[in-house]
Amino acid sequence: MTSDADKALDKAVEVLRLDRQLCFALYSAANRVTRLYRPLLDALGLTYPQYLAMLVLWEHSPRTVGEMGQALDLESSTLTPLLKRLESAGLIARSRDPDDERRVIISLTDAGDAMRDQALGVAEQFFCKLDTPMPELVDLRERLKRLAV
Amino acid sequence: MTSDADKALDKAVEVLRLDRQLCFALYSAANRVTRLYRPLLDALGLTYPQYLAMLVLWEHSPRTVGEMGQALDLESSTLTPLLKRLESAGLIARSRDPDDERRVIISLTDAGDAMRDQALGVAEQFFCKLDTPMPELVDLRERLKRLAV
DNA sequence: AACGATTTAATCGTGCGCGATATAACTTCA
DNA sequence: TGAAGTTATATCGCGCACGATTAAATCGTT
Repeated sequence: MTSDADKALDKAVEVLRLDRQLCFALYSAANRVTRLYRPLLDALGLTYPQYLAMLVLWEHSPRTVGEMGQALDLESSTLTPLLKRLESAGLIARSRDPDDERRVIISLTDAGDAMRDQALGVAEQFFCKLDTPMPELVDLRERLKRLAV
Repeated sequence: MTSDADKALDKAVEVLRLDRQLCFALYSAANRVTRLYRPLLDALGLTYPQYLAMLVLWEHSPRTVGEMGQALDLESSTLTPLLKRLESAGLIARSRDPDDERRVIISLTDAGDAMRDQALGVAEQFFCKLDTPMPELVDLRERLKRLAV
């Protein structure tokens, strides 16, 4: 005979199993992907979030800090120090918008612009490392975009 | 007429678009989920990675630091300080294994064990917040597990 | 028994990611 | 015009996440 308390415990054990948690699958996959990128980005002297910030600028430069924060879904408290590091690496320039002195405009330097070609190589090498068919990756990407928006 | 250099540039622009990057979709979704959990976990006084560590222990306790690292795919340099914080919160105990003094055994305290019931509530509230059908979540979870293993 | 190799955890430094807060610039509207 | 409210970025503190290194315990081989 099984008590109600035992049944509740069994339920908790089942529901809370790590391999049942979407949150852990997501957390863990994100960590793994960061680790996979690391050796590729080391060659460019970039961290993973710095690479994402550069992607935003390669798409369109110049952009304000706020626009970059919207694109990357990050706070200024994250972005400001990151951008300062990209600045001291010589990849971007930071300047106040003359039309609105509150805004800071981020623009690619020549060195930052030139890095785009190497980034293309990184993207290709990453795809090879994943060793997963493109349609599966596209499907996963679109499912992730829909999650918790 | 379009030069080869222009074509190469067009390719780079297309391939490197942020919305085409699986890595960004993953990074961004992971950040969003962490933000979604934060208010729920604040009620328990846990951070998101601490919650994951507790999931491991609720599944089976006691466990060594190494076993937890394998389950969570984390280095001791991440886990050791996190576990010390859980210890000072009174949720776990740390002791050396008498059979092998290199190992540190992590076990739930009564308070840590008691928190399991509240965690069940957190998991349910998170599911509600996501507002996504369970089969879609299960599918996404399994695809994430297969990624970059 | 002894010594080199391996295993286990801890420590340290760097770079996020964010909430809370601060500061300066702009806007509004009385 | 000028005081109050809003907006854009910066600063600070905390907790990860990891590579590199260290220290101690154990194992293996002779």
